[in-house]
Amino acid sequence: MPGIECCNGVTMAEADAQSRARQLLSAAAGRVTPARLAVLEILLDSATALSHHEIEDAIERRGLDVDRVTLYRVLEWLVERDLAHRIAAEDRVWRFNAADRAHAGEHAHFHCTQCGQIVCLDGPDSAATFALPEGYQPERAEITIHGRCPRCAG
Amino acid sequence: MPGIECCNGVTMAEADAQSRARQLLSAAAGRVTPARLAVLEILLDSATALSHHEIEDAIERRGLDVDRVTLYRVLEWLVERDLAHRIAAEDRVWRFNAADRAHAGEHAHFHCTQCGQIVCLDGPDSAATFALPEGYQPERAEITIHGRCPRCAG
DNA sequence: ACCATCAATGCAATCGAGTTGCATCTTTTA
DNA sequence: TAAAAGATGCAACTCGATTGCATTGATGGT
Repeated sequence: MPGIECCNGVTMAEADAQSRARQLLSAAAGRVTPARLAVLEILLDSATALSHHEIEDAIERRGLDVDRVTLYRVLEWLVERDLAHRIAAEDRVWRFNAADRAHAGEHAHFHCTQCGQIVCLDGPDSAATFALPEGYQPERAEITIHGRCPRCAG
Repeated sequence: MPGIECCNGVTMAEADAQSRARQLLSAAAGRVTPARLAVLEILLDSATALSHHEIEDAIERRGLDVDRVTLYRVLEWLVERDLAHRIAAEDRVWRFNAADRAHAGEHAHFHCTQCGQIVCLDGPDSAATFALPEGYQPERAEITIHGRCPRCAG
């Protein structure tokens, strides 16, 4: 998608995950470290939400070595600055994706019951109306569709 | 929430739950044990989904002593037999309620962001249509509304 | 370009939810 | 009422995640 402008006045065409990650990091008023760069790049590159282990593996594959704890802290830091998005799945494992995939505000997730993959979906076409009992004040809805992903369904 | 007091310091609601629990258990082709009775009664009595710890506390309050592991196994057993319903919350702690509160099939949950309580809601009035990408095969939707419960909102 | 500062990292220890193996005890049924 | 199937308690363990603390390294000021 050449020429389309993205967040900081740079076009997608000239911004691969690497430079984009660096850019996002320096814009976030934090230090640009190898661990943060690697993690953010990996998240930007992935179409699916990644678990801690999956990110760890991806880091290793890049020949880097980042401590388990550092990874937790990097992810925490990215989430705090809205550069990443954290999803709680039923297996009680956090999963993360780059914030740009987590379409701002309301959006749903798809969870493949076979391979376990989780992807962000565009928001619901229309807000479903829920029968909220008297006095309950809704703030946000969290929606997960469980089913089979294209690869597992095929 | 405590009801009108009955014979031996037990409230009407509790007495109800007691006989109901015993009934459900014997109908479920399993042994009727003190632990199972207590847990099912507690779930039947509660308007909100209870965590393992909350159930443990409730058991203690009844003067019973049930092992941590036994409680896990009782809950697992109840869920297998559809006598209880298990909910995964964002704090990565399972919560349980009696199955009769978990209206069969599709239904949503309300999570109070202040006190942490989780309650079952009636299902969405109509299935919202989601923009599922090509090839994704939905099976069931899981919906949680986050907000404030009547007590915390007031 | 250098250096001092303070945030970021690595390491070890710890937490907490949940699970497993096994010996013992209890409900059931015959 | 006794045997058998099943439930329980205990101890040890798994695993994701967190904390404390000493060390390292990115960055802004000179």
